[in-house]
Parts: sequence; structure tokens; C-alpha cells
Amino acid sequence: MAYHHGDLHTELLTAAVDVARERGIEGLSLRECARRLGVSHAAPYRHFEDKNALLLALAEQGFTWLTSAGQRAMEGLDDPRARLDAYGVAYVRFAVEHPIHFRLMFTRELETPGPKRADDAAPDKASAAPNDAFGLLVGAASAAFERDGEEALLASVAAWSIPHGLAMLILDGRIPPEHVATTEAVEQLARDVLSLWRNAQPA
Amino acid sequence: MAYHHGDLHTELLTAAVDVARERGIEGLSLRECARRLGVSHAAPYRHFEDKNALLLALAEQGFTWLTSAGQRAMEGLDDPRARLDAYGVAYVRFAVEHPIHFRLMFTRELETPGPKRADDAAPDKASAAPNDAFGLLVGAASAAFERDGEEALLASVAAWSIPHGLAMLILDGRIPPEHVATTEAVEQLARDVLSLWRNAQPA
DNA sequence: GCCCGCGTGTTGTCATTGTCAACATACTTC
DNA sequence: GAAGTATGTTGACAATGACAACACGCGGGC
Repeated sequence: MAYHHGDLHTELLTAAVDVARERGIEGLSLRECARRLGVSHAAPYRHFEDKNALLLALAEQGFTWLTSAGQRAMEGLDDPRARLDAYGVAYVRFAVEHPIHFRLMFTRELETPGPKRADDAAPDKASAAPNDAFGLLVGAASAAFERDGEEALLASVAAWSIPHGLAMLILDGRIPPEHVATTEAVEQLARDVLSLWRNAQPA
Repeated sequence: MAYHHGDLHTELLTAAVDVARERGIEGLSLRECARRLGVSHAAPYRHFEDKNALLLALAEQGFTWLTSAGQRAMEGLDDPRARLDAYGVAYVRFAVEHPIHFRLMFTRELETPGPKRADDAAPDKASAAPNDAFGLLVGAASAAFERDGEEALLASVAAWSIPHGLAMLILDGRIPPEHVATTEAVEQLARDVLSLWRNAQPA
């Protein structure tokens, strides 16, 4: 399994993130990744079908990490509302700590690989990770809002929109710098925003 | 002023949107735009310094349109809360109706042109449009939340996050299709999400 | 012990693209 | 009518994504 580079597959993933951090996602190129790892320009194609596949793999990784972060944040909390808030804060924090992943998870026109044959046994392994993260949220939101069925979905969308929007705005530099200077500041901002909505208007 | 193509400058903008709609933003190329307009591959460079400048122009156009849409939506409304909600619904609607513009306005690593000389007289004309749209929101949010100064900013961020997050999620196909099938459905969804938060939790 | 096959990596190549320089042309202004 | 400038064109170059053909080295079957 290990050959020239130990594990070129995972090294490509981390190299891609490095390159994207320096040059932006648009400026990411497979050839540059290969160059940094000291392999030839075509080597990546032995591990990823094409550039899009590598980006998709990063997005998948991001969803997995996000799910873990969410679970960790809610660990030990019982109050549904507190759990939902904790998830929200963790969500924003994740976005700030892994901006490249987060952008790839969402911002991208998701180009599903396009199933060559529908009769394949593998049941959509590719899109499992996002569903995990979303499922976690739906559960937390349903409990917090005490809704079921269609209304639970609506509540989930609402509960998702706030941290998602905040995260996006932060990543796009739309929030004044002093509020996003440190991880602590970001968490505080997320908490403030969430609580502002909670107490928004009794009527 | 009008020459070969009437007004190649604006035609390039609309052509770019067309191409982006078909091939995705990543797949947009200046050469393809030129091809469609029947001009040579270098013609666009007489109207935009480079590809990034064209994208920036589209983003600018988007902010202008968004500001208009927001103003139109709030027109005739007096209740601050109603005004803020109207802005939110218009915001989401704008994103759905102009997805390419919206993505370019936000999703993009904003590459400011990088001022060659700071002593130039023009005071940042490029970034005026986003500030208009944001200013409109800050006003509406401050009024609705009855906050001032630093707290008003926080309220604005909160008020911005919801429609922004919802819009992003819709654009990324994360919302079940039946909720985004028509413009009416989208507006209803936006209204529901906003009102859900308003009545979230009295305590 | 030897051979074959396959996973992995390399070299070479092609079309597309962003960008620039040099050149050409039409409209404007005096 | 001439000069100047805005607009377009042609031709080039380097970088990139992607593919094909080839090379190497390790495993299993005889």
C-alpha cells in the first residue's frame, strides 16, 4: 500500500488545503499539489478521478469533522435549547477553523459524480456525510422547538440558517475584524447572535 | 461610443451570467463569452482589466440591485419589525432570482483590486455598493431591535445572518425541493423561517 | 525460485484558458 | 481632411486539467 510517498492520497488532501489557503480555492491546482509533494504532475490522478473528486473528498472530510464537532459540543448537555445553541456555536467555530473545507462543503456548485449506472450496489456512499451533519441538526432543532414532521424540518432550516449565515458572513470578511480576531471572540459573537434571537420579541 | 457591438461592456456582463448559469461559475471563461458575442478572444480586455474585474463588476451590479430590491420591499411599511422582515424576504428572493450574482457577491474570495497608489482621488468607489446594502440593513435592524451603537451592529449581524444563511442553503440545494419550487414557495419559506425565530421562545 | 498482474508513478502530449504585445480600424474632434 | 483615441484583432506564451503510453516493484500462483 505504502509506496513512494507513504500515503499520497491523504497527503494530497492536506496539500490541497495548504495551497488553497495560500492561493485561494480558485487558485488551487493539482499540479501545484503534486509539485509540493515531489511527485509528477499526473500522480494525483492515481488517487482521484479528477480535480472535482479531490474537492469532493475534502468536502466529505469536512462534513465528518463537523459532525464530530457538533456531537462533542452537545455532549453532556440536556436542555434541548442549550444543545441547539452549542451546536450553533460549534458550527461557526468549525467554519472559522476550517474555512477551506467549509467553503468546499457549501459554496461549491455541487457536481455530483453523476451515477454511471444506477444498479450499483453502493447506496450513495458519497452523500452520507452531509446527511449525518444535517440529521444531527434536525434532531436538536426538533427537540428545542418541540415540533414534529414537516414543522420540525422548518425549525431545522431556521436553526441552520443562523449559524450558517453568520459563518458565511465571517468567512467573507463582512463582520468587523474585532469580532472575529480570536476563536474566543468568534464564539462570543455566535453566542450573542443566537441569544439575541432567542429573546427577540415575546409577542 | 457604440461601435461594433453596440455596448460590448454590458453585453459581456450578461453573457458572463449566461455562461455561468450553464457551466457554473468555475466554468466561466472570458473566451467563451467573447465567442458568444462574436468578438475575438482578447476583446473583453478592452472593457475589463482582467477576469477578476469582470466578476467584481457583476458583484457590484448585484449589490446595487439588492439595495433597490430591499428599498422596494420596505416601501410603505412603517412598523420596524415588518420592514426588517420585508427586507429579509426580499433578500432571499433576490438570491434565488440572481444566484450567479449572489454567489459572486459573497462566495468569492474577494480580491480587492489592490490600490496601486493610495493618493488617488477616487475614494474607494469599488466597495460603495456593498456598504449601501449593508447600511440599509443596519438601519432596519437598529429600528426593529431598538438598539444603538455597538449593539445595533450586533443586531444587524443577527438580522443579516438568517436570510443570508437561508439563501445560501437554498442555493446549495440543501432545502427540500418542494419548498423552493416557485418564487412564492421561497417567499413563504422565508416568511416562515423569520417568524419562527420571532416567536421562538419568550423566556 | 520464477512469472504475471496490478497498484503506483512518470513522461509526453493536447486543448483550453488568462493574459499580454503588436497591429488594425472606425469614430471624434478640430 | 488629419490626428488621436477607443475599440477590436491576431499571434504568442505559460499554466492547467486531462489522457495515453510506458516503467517499476511487490504480491500470488506454478
